Parts: sequence; C-alpha cells; structure tokens
Amino acid sequence: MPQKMDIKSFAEAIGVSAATVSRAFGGAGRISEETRKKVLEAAEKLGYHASFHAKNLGSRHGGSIAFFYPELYTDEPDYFISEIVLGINRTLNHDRLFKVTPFDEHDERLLDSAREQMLDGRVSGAIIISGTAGAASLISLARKARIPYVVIGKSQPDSTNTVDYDNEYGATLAGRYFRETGRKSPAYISGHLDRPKKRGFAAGFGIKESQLLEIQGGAGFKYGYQAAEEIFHNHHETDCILCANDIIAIGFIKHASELGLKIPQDIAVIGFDDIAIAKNYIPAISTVSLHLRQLGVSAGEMLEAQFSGKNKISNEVVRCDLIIREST
Amino acid sequence: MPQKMDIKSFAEAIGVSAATVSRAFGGAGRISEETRKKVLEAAEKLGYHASFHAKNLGSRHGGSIAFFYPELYTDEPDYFISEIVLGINRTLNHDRLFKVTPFDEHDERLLDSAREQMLDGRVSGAIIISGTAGAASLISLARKARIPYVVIGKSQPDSTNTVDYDNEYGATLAGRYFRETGRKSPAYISGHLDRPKKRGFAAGFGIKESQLLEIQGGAGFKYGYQAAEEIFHNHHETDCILCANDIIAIGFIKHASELGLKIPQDIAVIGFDDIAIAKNYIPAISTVSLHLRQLGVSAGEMLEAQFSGKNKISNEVVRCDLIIREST
DNA sequence: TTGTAGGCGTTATCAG
DNA sequence: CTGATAACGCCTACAA
Repeated sequence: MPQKMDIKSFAEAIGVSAATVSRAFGGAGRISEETRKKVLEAAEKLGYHASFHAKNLGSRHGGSIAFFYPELYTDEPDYFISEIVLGINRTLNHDRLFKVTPFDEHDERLLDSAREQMLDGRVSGAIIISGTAGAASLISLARKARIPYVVIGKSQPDSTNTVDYDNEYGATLAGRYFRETGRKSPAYISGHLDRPKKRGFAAGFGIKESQLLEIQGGAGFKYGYQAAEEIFHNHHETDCILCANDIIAIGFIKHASELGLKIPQDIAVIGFDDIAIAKNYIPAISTVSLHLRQLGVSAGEMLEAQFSGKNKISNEVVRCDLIIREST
Repeated sequence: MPQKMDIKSFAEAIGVSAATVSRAFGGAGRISEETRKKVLEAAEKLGYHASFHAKNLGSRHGGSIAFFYPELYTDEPDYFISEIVLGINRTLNHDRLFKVTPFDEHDERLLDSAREQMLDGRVSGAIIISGTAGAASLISLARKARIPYVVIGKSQPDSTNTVDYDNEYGATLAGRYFRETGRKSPAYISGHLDRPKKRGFAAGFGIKESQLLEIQGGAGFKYGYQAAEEIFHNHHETDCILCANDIIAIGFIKHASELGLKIPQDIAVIGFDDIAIAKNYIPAISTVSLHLRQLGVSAGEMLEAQFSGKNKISNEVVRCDLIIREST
C-alpha cells in the first residue's frame, strides 16, 4: 500500500510539476482538460491524496463548519438538537465538513476546547445555539475572528444573522387554548432558560405570571415524571399543563397515567418543540411546534449566504404553531 | 482585535524564540516553569492561538477522531446512533475532537467525502458502524492507512478491534418468550440488514425461518404504522410481533391502538435496541436491549487503548438482554 | 534551558 | 498552459 505520497513525489512519478497537480485538483487555475484528467486518473491509481492540513495551511483559509450547542441532557440523547441537525445537514453544502460540538457550561475544559476550535483556524463557519454564557462567549469570539456565523435563538440586541423562534408567543397560544377550552387551573413545568414561556403562558391564560403554578423541570423524562408526582400529591386542582419541552411532557403523561389520571380528561397537557416522537406518542402530544427542522434549514441557508458573499445583515424568526393532538 | 498573529511575531513581541513558545504549549520539551507561565499568560493577553493546521502539519500527526455511520433515517433523528454517541462521548478523551460523520450509501459523493477524510490526514482514529458496503470500504481504508479504528457490529471474519452485539441471540430470547407465554402466531417486521434477527426469532419460537411471517419495515415510525395496517387487514391471526427496532415498534403500537387493538392482549410486541423512549412509551415497550450506550463506551475505550500503545488484538461482544415491560 | 535552521505538503506568485 | 520558488505557521532536531 502506498504509505505516504506527497505532491512532489507524485508529480515526479507522472512527469509533471507539483503546481500542475495542485491545479488539477483545485477547480480553479488554468490547466488543460487533458492534463487534469491524466493527473486525476494517476492519483486514483497511485493512491495519492492531498494532505488536508497542508492544503488548509497553504491556502491560508479553510476549516470546516461547526455547530455549537450546550450539552443539557446527561442520560438521554438531545432530541431537540437532533432535529435541528437534521435541518442543517439538509442545507449545508456537503463538501464542507459539518461537525457537531457540544459544550458543557459546567465543564470549563470543554468550553475552552470549543473556544480554541473557534480561534485556531479549523473553523470557517459556525452555527451557535444561543441562550447560555458559553454561547455568548463563542459568539463574541466568532465576531472577533471574523468568522461567518449564525445564531439560533435570541442573541444580543444589536445582533444580526440570527434565526430566532418566539417561545413566548408559542406559550401564549397554549395558555389561550386552555382558557378557551374551559380549563381552570394551569401549571407550568419549566425546562432551561425558559422564562419567556412562563410569561407567555400566563398571559395567554389571562393571569399574572406570579399566580401561575410553576414546577421545576429540566432536561430529561424524569423531570416530567417527578412533576406528575408533585402535582398528584400537592396540586389536585391542576387540570392543564404546559411543559417546557416534549420530553418533560412525555415523562409527565407516562407517570400521570400510571397514577390513574386520564389525559386529557383529568389533565390536559401541551408540550413544546414538536420532536418526532410527539405525534407518535399515545396519546399523541399536543405541542407548540418550533419547526426545529426549519430552524436548522434557515440557519444553514443563512450561513451559505454569507459564504456566497452576501454578507448583508439579516434576521429571521421562524413562526411557532400550536398543534393540537390528543393530549388536550 | 489581534487579527492574526503567528508564532514568530508573538515570540518576538514577548522576547523569546518561536521554539520556546512552541514548547510552552506542547506539554513536552524541557522549559522552565517560569518561562512557560510567562508565555502562556502573554498568549492569553495578546490573544495568540496556534494554528491548528500548521500544528498538525508540523508535528506530522494529529487529526481528530471520526465516527462514521450510515445515514438510514431520512425524516427523523436516528435514535439508535444518538445513544451510541452518548457512550462514545462519555469515554473519549475530550482533547481530541469528536466529530460525527454520516455517510449515505446511496450518495456516492458523500461516501467519497467520507473516504477522503479517512485518507487526507485529518482523521487520526475512527469508530465505524459496520454492516454496509460503505462501512466495509471505510474499514479497509483505515487499515491501509494504518489508522487506529474500532468497528461496531459484525466485521470481516478475520477482523479485530470490534465491539459486537448478538442480534440473533437477542431475537431468540424474544421468540422463546412468546412461545413460553402461549402466543401462537408470530410476525417479524424487518428493518435494515437484520437477517440474523429473523433467524433468531424463528429459532426461539421454534419454527422454521421460512414459516415466519415477515413484513417489510425500515427506518422510521411510518414503517411500523404501515405494518400495523398490513397485519390488521391481512393477518388477523397474528398475536405477537418482533420489530427490528423500537421506532418501528412505536409506529406499530400507535397505529394498532388506533385500529382498536389492545396491546398486549390482542397482540404482544417486542422492540429492539432499547432506546430511551422505549420505557417511557405507553405502554412501556418490551425490547431487546443492545445496551447501545455501553457499545459506545466500549468502542471508545478500545480506541483509547490503541492510542495508548496497547495495539493488541481484542474483540468484545456486548450482551443482549430481553427487557420485559408492558407491551408483552 | 533556549535559540537556530530545516522540514512538513500545499497553494500562490511570477516567470516562461 | 506549465514550471520554479516563495510563502503558510508550526514542530523538531541540533547546536549553544
């Protein structure tokens, strides 16, 4: 097997110069179609592969596209992120490598590693999920380093190139729906960084935020499970619930039904995000769709646009929708 | 903002040589603790960051660890893979970047891109999900290029460094369970590359493989949904089902219950994989656990071992377990 | 312990 | 259209 073969020895072997080989690969540069073909075929035969690092170094640019997101879930996959990735993958020009890079807010070492990636030249474009301190620092790094980037979620007030979603509005829809369907006693199970949802939910239902029963949730089925426990024991009157995400909703419904509660008769529940399982659950879960896939698609497109030169300031907010299914 | 700053100008700025700077960062090389500290602090202050590509080129090694897996699911996240990634992430030394690289068997361009990554020096270690032609080619490339790698799943007979699982045995457990619980008419809903499961299932149930009703499934909820349709209309006698994966099981149960079938009274169903949702579904899904997370952990450890010099031949097969919950 | 020189494999520049 | 030759930014002997 051809252990290693650099451009020079390869060029020599087929009787051309290194420069010619380089040109044969790089779409640019004038070179006769004949020689290009000859070089390419020879490369195939002899097993020549240009070094990735040398190429990037030589061309003084390069690197791949990174997707930075906070690692919230500890024992389960992050379905929220997975859906977004689906969208990004569909959009991004696949010749650039797409790598996902979780950073843990609580692991300074991981965060540093993420920052380093942003700065050491290996990243040529970034998509960043906002909302955490780590994300903020990554965003500011990208800006300093003049690396094209797109932020998903709320960003600095002055910021550009963000694809946002309106949590608060979505929650409002949920609150309003509950009120209009005659529910009396709402509760909200929180997740992470979800203040706007609570606010919107209260507003939609027509009460003050402070009057809304809030139960601490988090990232994972168990939080919904625990919340059901809590409500079953201490808040019998509750007859409708908004969960900060679908996973919590699932955990809640699962345990509530174990406790003998009927969904939606006894308690109606609305989730958030509309991950794939939501509509396949039993009962199918009513939820505020964030159109996660679309979020990813838009972010990808916005990034591509920046690469294509259109560096114009742009923002987009993907619409939320309340999707009524069987859990309400 | 310090736009760009190379090692030379940085070194000059703080009054040392480039070599010293290099040594200050690279843990190796003798250098006084005092100078190192001085350099590191200065770097922080002046915002110097070594170029990733130059670093790798200079040290003639480097690159990150790649996780190659076939992209099967088109419209939903791949929960199977997600769980494995969870395991890998927990194990792998986080200073090496971990990037996930899906390759599509049907997209020659994507596959080529994956192969290129393997060969152009950017990958220093690989974890590959076996079972497809693309995977086989990646494995052989890794071997040729002498890149440490671990295969998850069945590999070439002579192969080493694989973490395997025993689908067939797991399916046998399912078949046996159905037989022992008095089920009469089994059916198998297939997925991808799952022949062993069918064989094992038939054997466990005590019938010939050819006598086992098989329904074409695939990757996605809808296949389970369609299978339910098919069975409801054309195979009333069926009273127990093994699904090639949990997603299919969910789709099946969802639609079966819509059609008025009672699970498990009318039809008992067992899934495969034990992804996180399985136990949180209603009914909780009985399933053959592949211990996906553990698979990832083992693969990660095996790869680390190779980096640590222990290049000894090793194989491991993670045990399958039948987990009985509410769907049987 | 630190500095100097050469090399890593490409791309870019400038002739020819 | 093709071929030398100088960057690219860092690492690694080797010498001081």
